[in-house]
Parts: sequence; C-alpha cells; structure tokens
Amino acid sequence: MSIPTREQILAAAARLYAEHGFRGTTTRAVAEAADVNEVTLFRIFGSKEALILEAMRTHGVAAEAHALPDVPQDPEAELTAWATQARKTLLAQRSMIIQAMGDAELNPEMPKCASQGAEAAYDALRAYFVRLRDAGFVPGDADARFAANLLIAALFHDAMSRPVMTAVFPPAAEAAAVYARLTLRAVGFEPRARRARHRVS
Amino acid sequence: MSIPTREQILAAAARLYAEHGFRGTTTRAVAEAADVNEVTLFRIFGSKEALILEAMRTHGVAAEAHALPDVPQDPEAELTAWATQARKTLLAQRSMIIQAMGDAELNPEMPKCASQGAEAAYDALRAYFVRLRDAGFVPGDADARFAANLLIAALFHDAMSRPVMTAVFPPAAEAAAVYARLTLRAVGFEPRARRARHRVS
DNA sequence: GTTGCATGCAAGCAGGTACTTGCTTAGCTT
DNA sequence: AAGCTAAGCAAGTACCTGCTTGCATGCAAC
Repeated sequence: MSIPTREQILAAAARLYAEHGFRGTTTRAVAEAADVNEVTLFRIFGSKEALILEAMRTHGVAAEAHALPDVPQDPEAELTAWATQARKTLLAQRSMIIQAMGDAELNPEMPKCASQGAEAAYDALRAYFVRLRDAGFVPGDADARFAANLLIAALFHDAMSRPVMTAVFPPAAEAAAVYARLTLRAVGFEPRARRARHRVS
Repeated sequence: MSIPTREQILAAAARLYAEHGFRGTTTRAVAEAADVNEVTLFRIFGSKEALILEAMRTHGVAAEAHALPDVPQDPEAELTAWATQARKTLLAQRSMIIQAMGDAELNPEMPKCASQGAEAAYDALRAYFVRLRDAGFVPGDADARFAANLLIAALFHDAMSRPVMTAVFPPAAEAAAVYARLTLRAVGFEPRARRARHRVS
C-alpha cells in the first residue's frame, strides 16, 4: 500500500477515537474521514481493533517533553517551563487518554498506549528533584520522592478536569507557574534562600 | 411501578454503565442484570438515555465527604483524615467518572452528574484553608486559594491513574497522609511551628 | 504489453441495537 | 366479583456494525 494512504487512515482513526472512543468509532466513519474505501482498512490492518491500536501507538504520545537541565540553576523558572510544556502536551492528548482509560476493560493495552509517555516524564522529573536536593536547593529530609508525583498530579488534574469545572483552577496562563511554585515549596524550597545559597556556591 | 423494581433497574444500570460506558451498556444487559423484562425499562424510563442519566444522578455521588472542623486544631491530622475519606470515595467512583468524561461528547450532562460532588468538596476544602490562615497556622501571603486545588489534584490523580501505573505513587496506605503533608507545606505550614503556636494561643 | 499490485465499488451477511406492539398474567382495591 | 395496574412474554421493525466477496480499474515494473 502507499504510505500516504496508510498515514491518512491512522490519522483519521486517531482523531475519531479521541472523539468517540472505541465503540463509537465505526470503520465506515474512519474510511470516510480518511477519504478511503472501507475495505481498504481491513486489507491493510486486518481488523478494527488492530487499526485503532496502531493508531494509538503512532499518533498517541507525540510531543517530547521539554528537557530539564542537568545542573539546576533557577528551579522555579525551570520547573515552570517544563510544566508549561507538559500541560500543553497533556491537554492535547486529553481526549485520547480519557477514552483509553474508559476502554481499559475492552482492551487493557489501550490505557498503556496512551500513558506510555507519562512514565518517562515521571522519571525525568524525579531525577530533577534529586538533583535539586543534591545541589542544596531543598533540604535532604524532604519528600522529594513524591514531589514529582504531586506536580504531575496537578498538571494531570488540570488537563483532565478543567474543561468540565473551570471555576476551581488557577487562570490557565498562570497554572503551570502556580503548580511549580507550590510543588517546590512542598519540598522545602524557599525562593529567597535560593539566591543566597547560590551566591555562596 | 413498584419501588424495588425501579431501584433494581437503576442499580444495575449504574453498575453496568461504570463498567462499559453508555454505548457499551445495552438495555438487554441492564434488564437481565436487574432480573426484569427489557420492556419494563422503556415503560418506566422511556429511553435508554433517560434511564442512564437517572441512574447516574441517583447512584452517582454517594458518600458524603468527611466534614472538616470549624476550628482547626491539628491541620495535618484533620486533612489526612479528610483526604483518606475523599480518596476512598473517588476510588469507588473512578469507573463512572472516567466513563462519564468519555461520554461527554455524547451527552454533556454526564460528566456534570459524575462530578457534582467534587465542587462541594472544593468549597469545603478551600474554606478550611482560609480558616487555617485566619487561625495563624499558615502565613497570610500563601497561595491558600490553590492549596485545595493541589490536594484534590493529588487525590484525583491517585484514584484515576494508580490502577494503570502503580509504580509512581506512594504506598496506598500512606498516600492520603503524604498528600496532606505536602499540601500543607506548600502553603507554608511548618509541623513544628504548629505546636508552639498552639501552646501560645 | 503483459503482469502484479494497490485500491475502488457494489452488494451482502450475520449479528446486534434501541424501541414498539399486542397480548397475557398476577396481584391489589373497591 | 369486577376493575385497574404493573409486569411478563413473544415477536417484530428499522437500523447499524464489523467484516467479506467478487469484480473492475489504474498504475508501475519488467
């Protein structure tokens, strides 16, 4: 088959899946959206399930997370930048993530496809908090293990729930900064101590 | 109709909906699960949509949140107790919440039904953080507005995502305590200052 | 120019879905 | 005993779903 055809189909399938979930995504609709005959889907992918899974794998977790610096210098700014990017990525995948979680009982592979990027983000973030501690930005007795969890929780909750209950969230423009700041304070980071500590080193 | 019949149907519908979502919940299956003839569903509720919505309203948000004290005395203990209860409630409704969010494009009423308890929880929690500040437990310049958001985010993320990626969470038994402690520190609460402050007052 | 190959097209199959209709049955009220 | 009502039952309608089959078409390689 030609590659553009295959690509068209996968893109359409991913889009429709994010909108309607597995049961709501009909092969007829995918074919029409991809401007392709329905039979072609089955010739290329064999079954609806195989098609959707492939679409999730190839069009699921797209944007690479903004990298966190190896040597922390301005934790609040660095975390804010990272959180801004992560929030955007999560928001873009919101629909697919939700549908995949709902379809877990149908096929446990789906939520794994949709959340495969999250684990990597966790590792990167947790490593960064360890670096913060080693560099003396936060005290050694802090719950640095769970700081990464807390920040990601804030971003996840924001991305998933803001569309259905806007009132309880910080303004969208400030959200990432607020979460970064709160998370840092949760593990004992003091904005003023930072510069002082940094001058000494 | 008899009340037990109506109740059986609604309970079965709520259970099946949480498992399979709107499209995956067939009227046949509901009838069978409720041990009732399928025609009865339509005679009582008129349509599948009306039935499911009624089921979500009556069997959606069940457990009342543990109340937070009017006069804070031991913030960490009180918040931990509250968070423990809230986590349990969220976990019990996890499936229905996820399905309802996925079915939002089908009927925007559904996610509202499923999250109607959350707003109340927010208000209660936010009011408690205000009381904490007024009582001098946390400094006045803190982001107390968003502390409630942060704690609920942690609980929400825990309840929704732990089943699909266990590794990144605190042990289930400690989770509520960890979230409460981190959230308090995020707004400047110092565990040791607490007792001292309390002795003075 | 013939041979493959990818794709389109029309039709259909078997099963499932929400919902309806017409009729029967059982229990309660008066 | 008569009447009302909630519920069961069997059957059916109209439509949708994933998926298949048989055949025609265009294009590119050899």
